[in-house]
Amino acid sequence: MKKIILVDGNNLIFRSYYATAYSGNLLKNSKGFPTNALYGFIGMMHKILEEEKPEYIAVAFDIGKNFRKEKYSFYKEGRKKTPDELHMQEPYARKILKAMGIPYFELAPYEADDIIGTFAKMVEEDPDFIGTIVSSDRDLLQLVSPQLEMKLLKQKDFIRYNVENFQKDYGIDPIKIIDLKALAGDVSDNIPGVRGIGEKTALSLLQKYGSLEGIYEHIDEIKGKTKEKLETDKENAFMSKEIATIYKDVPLEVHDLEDIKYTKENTDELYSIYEELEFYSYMKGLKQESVEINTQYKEIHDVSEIKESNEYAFYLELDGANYHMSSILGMSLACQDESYFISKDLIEEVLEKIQDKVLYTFDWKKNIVSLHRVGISCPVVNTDLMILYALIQDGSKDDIAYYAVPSGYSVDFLDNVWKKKEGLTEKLKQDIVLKSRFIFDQRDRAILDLKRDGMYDLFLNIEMPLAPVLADMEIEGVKVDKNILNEMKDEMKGKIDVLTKEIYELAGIEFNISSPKQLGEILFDKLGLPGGKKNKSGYKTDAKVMHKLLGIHPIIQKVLDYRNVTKLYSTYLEGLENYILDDGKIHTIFKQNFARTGRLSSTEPNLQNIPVRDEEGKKIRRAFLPKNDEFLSADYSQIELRILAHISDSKELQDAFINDQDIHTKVAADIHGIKESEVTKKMRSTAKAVIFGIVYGISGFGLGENLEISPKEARNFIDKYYELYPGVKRYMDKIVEEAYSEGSVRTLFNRRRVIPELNSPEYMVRQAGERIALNTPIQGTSADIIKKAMVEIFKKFQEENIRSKMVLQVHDELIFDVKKEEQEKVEGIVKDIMTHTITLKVPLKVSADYGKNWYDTK
DNA sequence: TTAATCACG
DNA sequence: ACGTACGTGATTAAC
Repeated sequence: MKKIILVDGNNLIFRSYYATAYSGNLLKNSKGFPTNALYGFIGMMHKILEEEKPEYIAVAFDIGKNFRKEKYSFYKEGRKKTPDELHMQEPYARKILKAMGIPYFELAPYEADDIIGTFAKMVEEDPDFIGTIVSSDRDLLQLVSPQLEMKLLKQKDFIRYNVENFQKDYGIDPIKIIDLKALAGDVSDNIPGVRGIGEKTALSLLQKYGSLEGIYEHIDEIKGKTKEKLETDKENAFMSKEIATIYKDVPLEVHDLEDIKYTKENTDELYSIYEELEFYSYMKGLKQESVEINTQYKEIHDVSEIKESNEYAFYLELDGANYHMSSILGMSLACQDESYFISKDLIEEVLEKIQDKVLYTFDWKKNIVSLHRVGISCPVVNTDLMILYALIQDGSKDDIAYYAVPSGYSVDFLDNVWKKKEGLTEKLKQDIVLKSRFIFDQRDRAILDLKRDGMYDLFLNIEMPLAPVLADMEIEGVKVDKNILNEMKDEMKGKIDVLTKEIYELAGIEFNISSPKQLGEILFDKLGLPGGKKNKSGYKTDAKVMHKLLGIHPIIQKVLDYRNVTKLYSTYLEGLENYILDDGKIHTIFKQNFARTGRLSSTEPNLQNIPVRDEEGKKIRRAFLPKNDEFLSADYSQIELRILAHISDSKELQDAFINDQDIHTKVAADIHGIKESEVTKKMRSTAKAVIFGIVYGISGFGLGENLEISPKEARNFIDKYYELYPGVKRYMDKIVEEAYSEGSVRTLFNRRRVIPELNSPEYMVRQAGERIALNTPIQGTSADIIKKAMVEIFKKFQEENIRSKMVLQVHDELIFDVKKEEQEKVEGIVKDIMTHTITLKVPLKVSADYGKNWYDTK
């Protein structure tokens, strides 16, 4: 007997894509090309070859026009179009199959099903063959026969259907799947069937009458509603049957099944494709000399059992995501030939032993903070693989599993581990060990990649030294007075109650004011207010829309007030209170390399978005208190514009900063051709909006919307600006061009951001890519500069034995908790370092303010 | 889980 | 003709 496998290629690649697409970050290679679907697809193909050991194989794809759709436009209607990120991967699936020695077929206007059907027919005609169809699509079950079975893929496993067990499960012959679809329809393909008849009814009818035709022949024997439904939708039923029937005579250029013999792979070709996709684990699978991952380990009972080495990788595992509140489960250590599991009580001794060696880890900052909580000091780490990968891999993950698993280190993802709450199981111990093994095994390759990417200096001089600085800030935390928050809470609660009543009164009905959907319906349907713009879920009710309605109905102001107050209440008053730990302080977590531009971000809680623009909200800052004597806030004045002046080499802008002019006033004066003294407030703020817009790559339309002027007027402002500052325009053109040719842009410190959007077939997405290209060097350089300043300030504080503390960073601002007696010295150091950490063609300016709480600081 | 909204630079 | 400003995080509603 000859064994043949027929694979539904589209089905497999879709499944692979969606299996991982929902989890957030798509797997991509370092060039930003998405690879997640291919990764899974290859895995599935391997599995099929291994489990089925076929001598003959064919993979079928859909391509181009579709004859069912041509005839019936509703067919597969309502399906979301294939995401670009999946679409881009499809050609590679073909290449890979070719290199694997697996023939594939696609032919418009036929679907993959029809191609499989055509091969199925060929199998039926040759008694020497038996075969298996692989897909998760139940439609294909109609092809099951004595010679052909089907492996119906499920979420985790599969069901193998042959004629016998199909009949057992369904009570009908496999071919009757067609009649089943004719009656019950198919939601995913948008096949109508008979309205009101589902699978249950359809099956029992088919069991009784054999086929769709049989049912209608005996229609008089059927009673009640079912009969009515069948009669009403008879036409639909027969049409659905036609659609559901797989076509078996696709004119493929294959006349003999011998043409689809499985041949040997072309290893070199496959290797180079895997290399491009950066599928290192699959590459290893190809080469016989591949290094096996060593999963052996020793659990040590005494430090002396650890082999002497110059380099070690260590990995620390916690029992939760927030390391300010989680406990240590254990540690692992790896060197050249050995791996060790280190129980909690031995960690301190082990770290002491290896403290002078070259050390590697993943998330050094996490290690410092969580070890500090149990009184252990974490040694200096040379290479943090988490930071390194975030720099070179376009998108960062704080769970090492995201990096380890694709390389063949099969560890569980931490979300799952924590959800299970099983503590330190054998499997987890093995995983912990495997993680430091992974770090050690990958270290050279990772550093090499980093160097090739030109980011080694950035890594060594800024990012690595910054990790312990951030750790120190997180450990220090900020004191927050619960009582002040509680007083404000009571006050706000009162306001919310009053506003709620007033809004119900004005609306004439009680509803959930916090629901944009309900609010929209009240405002635009019930109250009939004008200008109801729609979004996906109903009317838009955001602040911009509401402001336009302000004079029209008194309810608008109340709703705006309500929004304001509830935001303060839940996000800030209630929200922050939950994060005050036993020491009376809030300890945020700074994400060092999550933001694509290089900026920090702050989570649990976010202390980078505490209200300041709105006076009412700003009062929250009164609850933030120094543990020493006062806060010092040092912020860069217009750092992004100064960077723009520098990198665009715009002499006009540079002169303005060199002469310490008020840049917005100057631009306003230039645009209007008047003296600076004649510039009105409005002119200045318009100029400010124009300047900001330029940095973001705004359009005339967008600026117009923002300033509530016509797009044409806005366009004029922008043109005028370009005329006055030709250097800026030149920069914008140049950086976009460069971004297209390189596929990425860089900051002044060489931080690279890949911009896959520029390769998109969609105009809009490419436009967005261009704006990213414009903005990233500016925002990113600013981030680099303040990060560098932080490292230097921290170092200087240590050298000078300063006990005042750097506690927060808010993108262009640093906040210090200052001892009175150190005030002058601290201010001197901070301002000096911030202004001089880099020399640009324009000066950097820093302003400093003090306060007895955060509110008073400025 | 996603969308809408709003807080910050 | 089309859609329209960069980078974040938290909360709520609704599926």
